[in-house]
Amino acid sequence: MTAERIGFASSGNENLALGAKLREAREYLGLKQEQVARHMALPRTAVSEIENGRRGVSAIELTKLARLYQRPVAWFTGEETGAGVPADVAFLARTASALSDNDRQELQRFAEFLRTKSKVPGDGQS
Amino acid sequence: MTAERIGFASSGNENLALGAKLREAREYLGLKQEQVARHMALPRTAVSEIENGRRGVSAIELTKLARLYQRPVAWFTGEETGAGVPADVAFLARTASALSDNDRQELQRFAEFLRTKSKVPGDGQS
DNA sequence: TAACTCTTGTCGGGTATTCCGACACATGGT
DNA sequence: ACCATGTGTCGGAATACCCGACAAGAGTTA
Repeated sequence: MTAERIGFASSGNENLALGAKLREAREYLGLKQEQVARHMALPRTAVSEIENGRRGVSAIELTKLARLYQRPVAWFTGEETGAGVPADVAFLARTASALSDNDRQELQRFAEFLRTKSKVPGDGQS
Repeated sequence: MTAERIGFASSGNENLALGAKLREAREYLGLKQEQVARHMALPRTAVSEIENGRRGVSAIELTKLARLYQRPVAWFTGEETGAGVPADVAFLARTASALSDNDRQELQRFAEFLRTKSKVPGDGQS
């Protein structure tokens, strides 16, 4: 026993969540693990293990990854922003602010569509 | 050679800056390294080494420390916030928002005083 | 189906970083 | 001088990470 320091310790769960978000951000940009690995000067397998929650991520690594993925660090840590707004909402707001009026309207309609849909019980998922 | 993974790697410098900020935040609250260590379930010496830049900090550790120190993670990473405002400015804004109107006015006057002073030729640098 | 490509997941041995107690160095108070 | 408190540092043991090699899964082509 006593087999954990950074990879599993009190964080067991949290590394999984962090890895999932890192993967989501990477795939959103269409990047391969290998590209990220080169950018970070890391072995390719490390990226894989990170995204699967089997390897910890240092604060500095996370900062660099956040820059690469063009998201605030808070989006990955899940913390709340200054105003008490969840980080992901703040990030959405920033993204939306860069859109044209038309695109923003469309985004709004889609958001409302999702809201409506979530209220309906049945429906097949994915 | 090649003696680095998380503690010194490409970050050599950055861990020093991060450690300094962590120390500043801790001392601002008047906490002892031992208290932080207990809160983090870490050896007391680890906190010392972190603050001196001789030990890396995991992303999850930083998240917990940020909560403990009551500051946004971005304040430690030095990244920019959603609006493009430096994190420390955002933090100042959040702090100021908790002040009374009078105190905020005074803070504002002091800020303007500092700005004016920096414009004057004589005077010390930065 | 077989064979090839591309991307990602996993294993094993070697190595670096961290853990953890013990001790040293301040500083402050009696 | 003697404690007490808070922090820095050393040394060996524990372990997380590096890194190449190989396997699994999905697409493609014939």
